[in-house]
Amino acid sequence: MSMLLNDRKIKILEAIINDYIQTAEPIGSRTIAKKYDMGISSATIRNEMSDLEDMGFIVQPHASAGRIPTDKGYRFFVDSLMRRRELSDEEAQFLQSVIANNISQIDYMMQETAKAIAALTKCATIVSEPQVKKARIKKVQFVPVDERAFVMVLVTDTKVVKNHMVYVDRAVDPLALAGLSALMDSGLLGKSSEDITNDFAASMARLAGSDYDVALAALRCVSEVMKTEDDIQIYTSGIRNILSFPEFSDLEKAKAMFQALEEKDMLITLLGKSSNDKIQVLIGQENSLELLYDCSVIKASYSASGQNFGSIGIIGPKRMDYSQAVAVLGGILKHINAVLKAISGR
Amino acid sequence: MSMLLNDRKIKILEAIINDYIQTAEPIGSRTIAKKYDMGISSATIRNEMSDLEDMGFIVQPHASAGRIPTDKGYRFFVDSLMRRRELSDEEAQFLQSVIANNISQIDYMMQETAKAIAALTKCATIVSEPQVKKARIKKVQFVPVDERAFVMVLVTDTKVVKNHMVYVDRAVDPLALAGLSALMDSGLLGKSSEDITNDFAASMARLAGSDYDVALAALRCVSEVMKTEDDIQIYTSGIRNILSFPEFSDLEKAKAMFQALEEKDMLITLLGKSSNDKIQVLIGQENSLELLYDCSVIKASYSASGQNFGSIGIIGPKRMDYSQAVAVLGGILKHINAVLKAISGR
DNA sequence: GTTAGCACTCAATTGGGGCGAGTGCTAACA
DNA sequence: TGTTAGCACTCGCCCCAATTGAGTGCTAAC
Repeated sequence: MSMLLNDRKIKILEAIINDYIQTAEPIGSRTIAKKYDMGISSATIRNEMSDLEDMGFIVQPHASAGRIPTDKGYRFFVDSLMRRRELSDEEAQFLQSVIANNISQIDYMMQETAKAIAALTKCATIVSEPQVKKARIKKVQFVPVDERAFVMVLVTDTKVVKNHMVYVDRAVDPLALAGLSALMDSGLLGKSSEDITNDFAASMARLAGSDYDVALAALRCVSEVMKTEDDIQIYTSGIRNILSFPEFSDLEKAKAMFQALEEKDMLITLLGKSSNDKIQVLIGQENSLELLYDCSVIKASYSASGQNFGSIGIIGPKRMDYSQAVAVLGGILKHINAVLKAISGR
Repeated sequence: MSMLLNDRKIKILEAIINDYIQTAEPIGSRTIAKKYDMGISSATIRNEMSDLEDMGFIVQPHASAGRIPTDKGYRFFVDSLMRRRELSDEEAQFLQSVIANNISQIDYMMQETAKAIAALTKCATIVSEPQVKKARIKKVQFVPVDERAFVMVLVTDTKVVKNHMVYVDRAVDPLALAGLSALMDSGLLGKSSEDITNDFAASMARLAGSDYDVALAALRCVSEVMKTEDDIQIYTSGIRNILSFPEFSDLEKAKAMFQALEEKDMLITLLGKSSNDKIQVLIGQENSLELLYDCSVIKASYSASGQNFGSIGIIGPKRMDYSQAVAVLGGILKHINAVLKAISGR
């Protein structure tokens, strides 16, 4: 009754998981004995498998069927068994070119990143734009549109550009607005979202003298844009790939997936707070969305000098190709981090 | 052998289509006789149905099944039979509020419009942002970011705001850039995409004197932003609704739908050129995407003073509730057109 | 500790029979 | 001449029983 994961058990477990990842079919003792010749009989494998089931690594979907991995099984696989795969030359070059071709516009870069990952991994991919919340203000400028409206343009040190229309209830002279713009710009340089308190806004607005009201409206807009998490852009790609996995031919499951992936709030929750910049593998119920309990999520944040800016998530079935996904994610992160570092100068 | 659509045939056809829209099941002569009492026997209905089949309005999916409408049947239904439905008070008020709550930002308005339509019709909905291509320039301003980069901010008369990063290969003084910005702004006011030819750009850039190169780069960027159709934002919503329709429980069909709806190019093709501002109903193969031949598309453009700016499309199964979709689309169009007219002042 | 052998389980497949919704045709009727 | 009742026929669908086959657990022997 050796309830320890000895070498042989591990080999068998690995065979089961690898096979299941490939075929999506439960696998039995005889099949293992034939396919992976380990010099032991199916009966012996049966005994070992029984132990593995007792230990919670595998489970029978029904009697008289083979075994499939449990979440715990996948967890062990990912933590201890999986060989870290290197990217192939083509894959690496493809990712490289995607980033290189889109350096000038951060938003395109993120969209194309999502597309590229989805194409390589055949999984659904979501990418969040660098959060302005975490960034510092590089430039603020007000662009007059008509008498009572102007666009507040904000550029962060991560070169994310945000704009928002501001309406005021009296006519504002363009020249006065330009002066105000310069004033606010210099006052806001280098500030991050938490710096812009109500008090700070009020005291800054007072500098504007008779244009106090306009300044306050503008600052409120700046603060809102910097603080909201809702306004964050999230790019998705390859959601339809989900339908190609046999585990989602059950329409109810597929619907759950699509519901989660079509709602921004959900996606924001999903990407959530990745504490550090390691690549996280969340298997089954480990992720934060009940709708995605049948999936695995591989996610990571991109960052510059320890500060997280945004996140990337790859969503697939639990039997997804973890090693590839991790490799791809790692590869693209390296590039994005480099770009961000260069841009923000942090 | 009366091959004319007499009154009775029409009544039967209408019954078939209405029933099929509700139940998604083929419908037979006996059912019609019982459900809609028209004072004739099932045998007579059978004869009429046989004629209707010969005329191409209905078809049997297989022998010993009832009939379902063909594309031609739907076409006749939409053109001649369908009662134009009015929006219910709640529906009307809901649409009204969606627009009213999002007047200040055109992009939110479009996104929320898509959401609202999808919610009401239970169909997939796509909405394209007002095309800058069709708009006139209201304001152009360059916002310096660092020595060699600035953001070109462009506001159209439809209050769509676009921004694009411009990199130049030498340092540009912020003051000089501001002057340049003012110069370009005044020169570009009221211009539309076709006005900005290469010649025009060159002659305008010459006004910048020693900053000719910077001006040219900026103008090129303006021209690109104004001209590209790719950069158009397209908002989608309710794509997952598709999975709730029984006709798409065939995974292959569902996949086709998702493929079409996930690719921007496809969506642009689909919305295509709606020549006038009427609401178009495209049944089955009438639309321009082969992937959507199993669907119907209801689309229309929103416009101000005869100029189309963008489009809205509702995509559902061929047996969708056409009258509701048309009513909803008509309702929202009225509001959007009013907003656009007010904003652009055209 | 390993293995062969055997009894057992159970999902999936197969095939036949009946059901029912549907049609087309024909003959009779108004 | 149009309408209807009646009937034979078709065929998808459902249910059921039998069969198959992949898989297990247990036991006894090596």
